[in-house]
Amino acid sequence: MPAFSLLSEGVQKAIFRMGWDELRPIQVESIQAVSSTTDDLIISARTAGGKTEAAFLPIISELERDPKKQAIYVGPLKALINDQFERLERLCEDIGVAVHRWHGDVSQAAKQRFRKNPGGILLITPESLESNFCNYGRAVPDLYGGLAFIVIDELHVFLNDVRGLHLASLLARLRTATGRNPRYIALSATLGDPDEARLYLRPDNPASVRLISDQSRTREVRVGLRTSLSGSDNRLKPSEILNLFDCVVGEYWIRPKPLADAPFDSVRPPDAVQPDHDEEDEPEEADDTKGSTLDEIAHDIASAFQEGTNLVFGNSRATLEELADKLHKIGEVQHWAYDPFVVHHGSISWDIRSDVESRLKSGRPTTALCTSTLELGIDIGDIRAIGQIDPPWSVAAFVQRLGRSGRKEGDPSIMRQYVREDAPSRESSLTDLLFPRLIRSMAIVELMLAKWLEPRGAQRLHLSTLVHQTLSLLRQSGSIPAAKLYQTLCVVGPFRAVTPQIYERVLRSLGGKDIIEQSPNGDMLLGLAGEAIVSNYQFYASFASNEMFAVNHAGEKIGELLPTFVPPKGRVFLLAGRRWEVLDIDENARTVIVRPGTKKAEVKFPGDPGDISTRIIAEMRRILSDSKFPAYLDPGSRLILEAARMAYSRAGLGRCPLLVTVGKIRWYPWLGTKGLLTLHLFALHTKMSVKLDELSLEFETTVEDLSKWLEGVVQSDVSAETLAGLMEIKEFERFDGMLKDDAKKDYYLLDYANARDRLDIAEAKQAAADCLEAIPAGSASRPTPPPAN
DNA sequence: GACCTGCTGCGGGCTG
Repeated sequence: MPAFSLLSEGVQKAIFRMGWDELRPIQVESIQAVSSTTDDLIISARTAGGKTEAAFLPIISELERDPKKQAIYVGPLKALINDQFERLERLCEDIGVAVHRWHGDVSQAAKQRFRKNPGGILLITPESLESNFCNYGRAVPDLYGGLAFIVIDELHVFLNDVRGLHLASLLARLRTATGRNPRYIALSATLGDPDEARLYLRPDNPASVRLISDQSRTREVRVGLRTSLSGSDNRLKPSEILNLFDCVVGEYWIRPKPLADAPFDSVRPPDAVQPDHDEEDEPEEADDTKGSTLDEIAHDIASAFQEGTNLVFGNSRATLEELADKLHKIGEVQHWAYDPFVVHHGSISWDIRSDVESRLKSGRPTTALCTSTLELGIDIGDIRAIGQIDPPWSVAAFVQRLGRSGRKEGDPSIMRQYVREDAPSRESSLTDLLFPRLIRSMAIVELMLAKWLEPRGAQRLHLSTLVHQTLSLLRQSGSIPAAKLYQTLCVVGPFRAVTPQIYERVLRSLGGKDIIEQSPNGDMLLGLAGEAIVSNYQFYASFASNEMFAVNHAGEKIGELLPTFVPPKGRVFLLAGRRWEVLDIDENARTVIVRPGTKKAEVKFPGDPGDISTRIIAEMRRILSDSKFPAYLDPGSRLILEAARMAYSRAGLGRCPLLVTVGKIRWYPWLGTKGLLTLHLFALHTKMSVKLDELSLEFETTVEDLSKWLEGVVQSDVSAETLAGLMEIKEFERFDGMLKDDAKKDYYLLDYANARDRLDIAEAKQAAADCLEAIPAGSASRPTPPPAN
């Protein structure tokens, strides 16, 4: 049967009313799957590919035919919910299917309307769904009594995240509370391994989840990469880098290879986006920016992103604020009639951010310098090109960002990547000479082309989120036997990596802090401290947040600052792309009063440690041992890649991952964050002196002793918990503090969780075994230097 | 050498 005729009468009329000529292939497939099977669905298509309608056309049809049925839509952002709410309201206008939304900005009255008359479609955040369990726990079976469909938008956002496990737990509790088994329809733009998404939705029956993906549209991708070298006054020109190997020859036995001296701009590879660079047009800069790499990047961005609507992503808020400051200054010097550059990130007030979003939609030339705030699918119109400062942390982020451009049919996706590297000097380490940021940028592009994305950490324990859900379930049900808690959260729910023994320890830890207690009949209930935690409205989120100071100018909020970075009165800082002078600080109201400033400004925001996959590091190694030059490199980057490869091969890293110098050995195990940390902890455990950089470990020892140590690592039977016990920082997530006892120095649960979630013993041992194999038998502590050319 | 997300219920006072 044709898909259109499977839709209800009201939906068919709505499609005519909206003037849609035809259904897209994913919509046809989805309508047929929903109508004629009982499968769950994952609909994978790029942003603006018609995913929402693919899910909701058949759902609304079912709701129109059977008004007792209900659907909920869970979205990660309030803004996304508001977008979708308007689309669905228009669709349902004459059909008689109610559309509700529930999030923090929705009025009490609207929420009350849904509570009095539940039904139709409800659009909600995970946190608001949590608030339903906490505040209307007993009414949940009535509120969701007709639940037939659960739509999850931007599924990829939830897959590898604390918030995703929270959502999975809420949905399992919803099934338990209502006794219903609604169908899942998940929407996603960037999906790595579909099986992981299937497992997330239906851990007991992943095969029942059908994948519908949009194969029809392939898109041209244009990527260009340019590297800028830091080191203000005496920095080397790229063409001089190769001569540098003379300088370090004493330590590293690296000698220059004869190479035709290629000036920066002489070669333009075809099919790549080439950043234009006109040194002569550059205006004189004030002293505080002279020679900075970001300055060089700002000049390229000033010309390349002057026209159209664009996004430039950076890895930190501070970088983007500095970049905006430089761009505004360039605008002043060049007397621009119009400055298209604006800033958008999580420490800027909601008002200013929504102004930026409207400017992006307005069609006036606008380039937003942004963090991941503009990565998700909220509607900001057609984006011409994307910029990226420094390599992103993951392939997934790169793909998501690139996908924001070229939304119109036939437009290419365009990405200009700028990489900042340290110019080499006599103090450079071998790691510096491998130019790891450039190589990592390339690795990310190559993995994107190979269609690889980071897998989700499916085996993680997520004890912090388990604590959160335990408290919420106790709030919902009053008192409940411990076995029932375990059954609901860890057997039916998603915390399946948690054993009964570990859960018992979690409960004991909470009991020791009066967060929970046991009634005479053995049931668990909230203690005094627990009641206080759960009755605060800030309880609903599963993730932690920073306490911040508000920044106000003339009664309007500009944004937020870290309490530890509130500059004293009279000082100037950057926020929302402007300079602000501190007039007054109100400690009680946690507010900084400011006026526009002019002096040199400073900037700082909060941060967390990064995490890089071993697959990316492995790809970096492949690139270093390869001899091809991808077309997306600009001539300077080609030269730096050539230098990095020379350093790699002259150091003999292709044959043996060790670099031996007098009294020191540097080991490149080619592992990501987890593996490198594990090796570091092995060294701490055996009192082996070691220093770490982003790629290598440096030991002060001889080859003989290191070989013995590596053998010890390979054969070690030390437990991962013992190694995790040596971690200086043990708490990472919101409720981790409840899992330890400082007085008794009992950190077992945190060590147990960190051992599973943050270390990789097998990977570390394998790297040690591989290294042993690569060390030539009977080698001396100083290998023979390679012959000179 | 990081980034982002989210948030109640109730009572008092005011307006039409």
